Amino acid sequence: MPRLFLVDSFNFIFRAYHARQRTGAPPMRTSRGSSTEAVFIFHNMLRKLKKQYQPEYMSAVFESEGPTFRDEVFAEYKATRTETPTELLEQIPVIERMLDVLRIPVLKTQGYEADDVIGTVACKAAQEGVEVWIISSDKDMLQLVGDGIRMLDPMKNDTLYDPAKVKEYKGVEPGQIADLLALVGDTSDNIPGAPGIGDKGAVQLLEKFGSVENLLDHAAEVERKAYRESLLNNRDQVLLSKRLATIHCSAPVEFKVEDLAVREADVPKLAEFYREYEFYSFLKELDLGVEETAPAKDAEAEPDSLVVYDWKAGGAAPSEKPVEDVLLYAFLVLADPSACQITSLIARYLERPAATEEENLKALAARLRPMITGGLRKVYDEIDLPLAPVLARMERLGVRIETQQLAALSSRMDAEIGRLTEEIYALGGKPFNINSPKQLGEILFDELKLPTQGKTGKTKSYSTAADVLEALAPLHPIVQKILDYRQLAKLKGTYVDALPMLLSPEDHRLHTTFNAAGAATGRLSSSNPNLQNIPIRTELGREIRAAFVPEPGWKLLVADYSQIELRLLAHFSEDPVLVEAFRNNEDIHTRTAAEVNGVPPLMVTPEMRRNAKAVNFGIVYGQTAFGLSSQLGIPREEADRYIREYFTRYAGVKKWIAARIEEVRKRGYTLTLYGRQRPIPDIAAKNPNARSFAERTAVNTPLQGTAADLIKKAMIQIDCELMGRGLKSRMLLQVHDELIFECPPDELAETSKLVKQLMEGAEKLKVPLLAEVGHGANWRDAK
DNA sequence: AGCGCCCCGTAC
DNA sequence: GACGTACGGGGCGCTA
Repeated sequence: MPRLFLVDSFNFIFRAYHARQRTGAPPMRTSRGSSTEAVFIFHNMLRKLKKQYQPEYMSAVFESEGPTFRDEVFAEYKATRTETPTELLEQIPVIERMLDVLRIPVLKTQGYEADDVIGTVACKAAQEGVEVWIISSDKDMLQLVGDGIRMLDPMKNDTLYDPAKVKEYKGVEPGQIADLLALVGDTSDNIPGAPGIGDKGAVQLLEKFGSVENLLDHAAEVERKAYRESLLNNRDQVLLSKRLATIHCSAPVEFKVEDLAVREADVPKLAEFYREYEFYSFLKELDLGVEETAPAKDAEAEPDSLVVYDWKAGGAAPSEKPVEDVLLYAFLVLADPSACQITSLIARYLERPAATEEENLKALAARLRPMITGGLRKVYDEIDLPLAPVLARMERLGVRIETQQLAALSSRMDAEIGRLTEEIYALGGKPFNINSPKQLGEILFDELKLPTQGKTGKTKSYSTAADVLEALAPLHPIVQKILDYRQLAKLKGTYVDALPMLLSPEDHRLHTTFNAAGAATGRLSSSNPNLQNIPIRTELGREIRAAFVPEPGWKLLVADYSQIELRLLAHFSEDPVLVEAFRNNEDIHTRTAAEVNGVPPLMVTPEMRRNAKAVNFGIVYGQTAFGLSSQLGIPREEADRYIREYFTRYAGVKKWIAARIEEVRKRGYTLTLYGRQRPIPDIAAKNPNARSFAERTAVNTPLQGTAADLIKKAMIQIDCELMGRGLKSRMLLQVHDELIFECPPDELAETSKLVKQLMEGAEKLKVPLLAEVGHGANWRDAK
């Protein structure tokens, strides 16, 4: 079906102009002093629309000068608007000339606003079988969305609205948007609305009564007093508001769809225009288009590559094109997720921001490219860049979850939370907000006089953290109930109730965002929702995990690296005991317990193994005796002895740790196996706390970061292999040392084998890598 | 009302 | 102060 794009021109010209104002950048002018800000931005938007979507028909719609019927019915209509700045006004004729040379037809009608012209043209064209896309970021326009009419919002990442999307966004049908505005009002258009009724209230009222007219007729039945009275007192004002907010589809617009066909620009005139307004970058492109055989201009030319910042917009870029990803460049240089926002990068690396996003990216790429050399270039070329399209595919695929199961879980938890709440109030002597650590602390420590073992922190409130409460549990029955309450409230709020709300309406699956620059070590992070912290440790938590399911009839396949960080520690340190243990595929915690306690492995008790396990974890994180003692609930001296004994038995580890700290002192940064770097400036800090922290980071980052690099390499190969073999199995999630796939049953054996091989073969180390693979009907049972 | 910080808890 | 890397929910105080 052919498409007609109707561009809400002023909407963008205004927004573009003001957005740029807000950045504080100096206004864009030609050398002769004429403002070209709005011209330039509007030009770029039209150009992008044409190029990206290639519509058959297109028109730029404008307001007419002078009053419209809305000004007649309501003198104050749009009265809150400030005068258009002359700087912007003087660009309008330039824009008209630009549209002329671009051969984009303009539509406007005396006495009507652009909204009404767009409404009229859209309705007619849709009736004639043309698919209409309204290009606007004005929410009023959503009322026009319907059969054959959609709205594209370029300011909102090219969101495309159909009726379902409108409903999802605003909570009402497109046909009720004017009703919604009539109730809520609109300060920018000075539409009064019904005072006291906001977005939430209006949606509820419209859900029940359908339209404003029907609502007013039944105003007396409205339950909430404030709403009822507002409606009864402001009947005429609400009706007027609706008239103002309603877009008219019967303006006297003269047009034929054929006249709006997209044509090639008038190139000679366009070149002249570009020259006159000094849009030299576009002028250059135009020239290249004409002289196809033009030789490369200079040997220093940057590679002709597509520069991107993330892989979301417009889907993933094809991997064959040369691609430069500015985010990945910056992250490799800085290794600091918080410093990699595009605005921070512009501030850090550019003298002044360029006019368009595209130019900013090109400039940033030019600045950062020379910094990506040696090991960093290898990491970029072989790991981070090829991973990007893999992550994009995983995000787009999403994962299925069983909402029914979560809903059932939710009501069970609700009942239990209700019971616990009552019991806690009774034991505490009065109702209070259990979620408030402050109020909870007052009840436990002031009212019930329990010993305050967690000291008063910087906010001079008692700690009510779980480990503090665990210790108090034997002293008073309220404490265990609070712990139970906390667990239920946490799991319900964070997962059981939150996840279903994030399901995509399109495919009913859950789509996370994997942030490739999310963790300073090089790990990924996951957000919206975070699928890297789905519970597993408690029975209740595992029930949540069980709600993650494959396609019906398929299986979930889970593969995780066994002890990857300790294996890397063995590889790096070449500690003979550690290396031997892994080469023999021993249980590492049992082996450590045997070493530290000086007993044969067969004599290791469960408690000894538990303690050794804590030490093994602690080593990787740079744990202190203090930390270990509080973790295990043993005296500090004992923890101290344990750690000392560990380093005696694993002297290679001790040496390696010291070498890492020394290395960072010398070079200022730490390195992974593949050459990813992380600057650690605090290694020389005066503050002993900051310095200790830096030292722990210097030890942990090569382990955590190398593990991250390894699984990324495996992911790239697995993705490639699955596609190469034409398998339907697909990789869905990554949780640091674990990959989750969904597989048709007949591919289970092949995919399992392939995944295990590629994970274990990701690198040849001095100890073997081990990946354990399991499958099941859901994520819980796949382990 | 919106923002940012804090506390707390989930994962690896 | 004391164990590395994340994300997110709820409370709460500050600001407008």
